[in-house]
Amino acid sequence: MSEKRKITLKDIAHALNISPSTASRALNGYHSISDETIRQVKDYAEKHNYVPNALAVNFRKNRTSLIGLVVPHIVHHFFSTTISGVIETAKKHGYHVLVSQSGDVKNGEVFACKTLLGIGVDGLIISVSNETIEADHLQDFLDEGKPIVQFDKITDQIISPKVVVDDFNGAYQAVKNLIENGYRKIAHLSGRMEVKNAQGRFQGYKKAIEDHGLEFREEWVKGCWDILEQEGFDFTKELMESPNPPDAIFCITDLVALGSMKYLQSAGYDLPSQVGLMGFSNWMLSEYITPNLSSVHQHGFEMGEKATEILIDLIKKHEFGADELIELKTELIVRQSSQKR
Amino acid sequence: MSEKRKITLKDIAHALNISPSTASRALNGYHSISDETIRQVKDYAEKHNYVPNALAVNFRKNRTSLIGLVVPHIVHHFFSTTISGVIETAKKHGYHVLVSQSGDVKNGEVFACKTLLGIGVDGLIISVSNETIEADHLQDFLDEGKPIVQFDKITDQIISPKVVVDDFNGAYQAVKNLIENGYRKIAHLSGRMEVKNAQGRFQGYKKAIEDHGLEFREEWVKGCWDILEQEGFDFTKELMESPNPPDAIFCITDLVALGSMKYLQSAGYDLPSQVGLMGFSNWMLSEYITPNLSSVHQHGFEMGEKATEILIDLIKKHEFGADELIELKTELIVRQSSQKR
DNA sequence: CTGTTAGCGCTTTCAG
DNA sequence: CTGAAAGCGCTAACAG
Repeated sequence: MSEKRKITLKDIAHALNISPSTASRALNGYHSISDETIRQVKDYAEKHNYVPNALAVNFRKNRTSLIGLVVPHIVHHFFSTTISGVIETAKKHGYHVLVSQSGDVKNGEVFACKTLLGIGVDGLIISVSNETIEADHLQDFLDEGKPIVQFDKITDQIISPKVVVDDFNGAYQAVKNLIENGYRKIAHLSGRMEVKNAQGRFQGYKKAIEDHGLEFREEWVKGCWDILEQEGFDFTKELMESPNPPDAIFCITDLVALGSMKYLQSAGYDLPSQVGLMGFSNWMLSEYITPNLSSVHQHGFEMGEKATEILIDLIKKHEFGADELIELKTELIVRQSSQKR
Repeated sequence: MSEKRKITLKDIAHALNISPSTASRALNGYHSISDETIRQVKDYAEKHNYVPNALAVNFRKNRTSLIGLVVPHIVHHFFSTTISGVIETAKKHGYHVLVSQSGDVKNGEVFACKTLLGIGVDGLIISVSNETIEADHLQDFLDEGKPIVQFDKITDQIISPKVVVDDFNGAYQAVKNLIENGYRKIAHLSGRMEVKNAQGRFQGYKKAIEDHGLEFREEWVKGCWDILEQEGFDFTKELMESPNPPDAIFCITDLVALGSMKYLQSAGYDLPSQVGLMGFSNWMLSEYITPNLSSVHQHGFEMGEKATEILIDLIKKHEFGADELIELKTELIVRQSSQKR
């Protein structure tokens, strides 16, 4: 296997009888070089299709133009969407992305971070795992002068900008929609209250209920531990078989809503006339099932985009950024499942 | 923003009164170094948590330990699965992955490849776009001595190993299953015959029909141009309203099968007792809809894994590999939609 | 406007 | 078993 030998700056300089530094300056558009020289160098470079050795440049400048991205899972509609946003935005700014998955466990995350740091990424974008309580592995980046931006699943253990979805408002709008469609007894299948998203969605649900003069009942709120379809099924059964069953259910996630829907249909309830249903996250699924599931769309691509813009800005300014929380607006997608009539 | 200064090989050497080369050799496990020295160096390195400067090492060795991955779309269940397989496998071998998407258009693909080549990846894994007829941008890699492995969507324009799914057998098994479940008049919603996958699935379908002594009818085969849900709906309507309607439909894709299912349900057919349905690709969806859709699973993770193993092997051996086709087995996932009884 | 010099951190001959 | 020295390709003082 034989490779074309690549031409170097030195070769250009030699051929043109100038010094390598002059050639370098000519190519990189310094103003203190005669137009004539610049023309010559550029011509020669073009003709011999000179490509600067990225390795050498990076080594010299001590930067890689690489940014690390760590998510719990790659095979996941929301995260793959954010990954796409990060990659496309990075591309626009001349950066490239190394994607890793933590598997949503601490060890995986630590390993990914250590690796990324070893490679020498210029900065990190991360959505932390459920198990991330302590964050030394993140602090390491800051200690080496590399900024971090967190998104979606965040921890307060380090100081960094954080991009999240406005769960509170998203939930509020979702429940408001159910109310406006005539539902009055709205239950909520929520998640673990330690998780910020679950907390925010619950608060939005509660506020919407109260603002509209409806009754808030503890027993209409069920906490899904693992956010599974089965949990949706089981809790819905529980709710509907209780003495005071709800007439609508707001689910923390589309998957839970699916489980809920399956129970309701299996038990003979008509959707959405008898029971209304609302999901969250607008998983692809929601537009394919029958009846279509109303849901709250979290702009994943824009989230990746935003996080990346902040990070690259910090890298360029050689700063860490404030410990701020940027909340992105959600979008209510009204489909059949929440429209009583 | 202040950074901890990182310790270098020279520092270690200086502290231990040895030369940098000895330190280097000690750390990299050369045998011509006394155990004593090795111990000392390793100890010191550990204590001061020395991390080799990856940039310098790569520069020196003229390799990046980076591999490029180009897929049509990142936000796509099958592709994100393969991406995951590539990343995990690369990790195991000490490589890292730069993921790009072509958007399934030629321009995007060319841009991604040029960028990746510029960064200096050690090799490329690619699933080409629908528009890729000519492949100079891929040849460029080979010309620079960087191996390529293709997967799923492949082109014959360059010589390289190719990892694909065994569409023929997958389709054959799928149709055989329908037959074994008592269906006799099996239609096929296929794709464009220029696309290899569509071709293979069609052939498998036809062979299974013929092998079991069933009748092959041209009018039971419909070509979906864009592989859309709507096409599944429309063609199924056409089929069922024809004078000789089928009693089962094998769809080129789960999405098409979903459209098919929607039409059948809306027209009052009972599934699977009146009409059997079989998809392909085992999209997540298939296990959530009612009735669950039988489908052919393409091991995406294993596909990424296989492609990566081949590539890394080639990189290490400094070879390009033969122009061979590796066909991965599919797996029939039997759910409700294909079980008549 | 341009050349000289030095060096980024590491590995690898070549000599002992 | 170890050290000295050179150099990967590029850029950035510094000096004219």
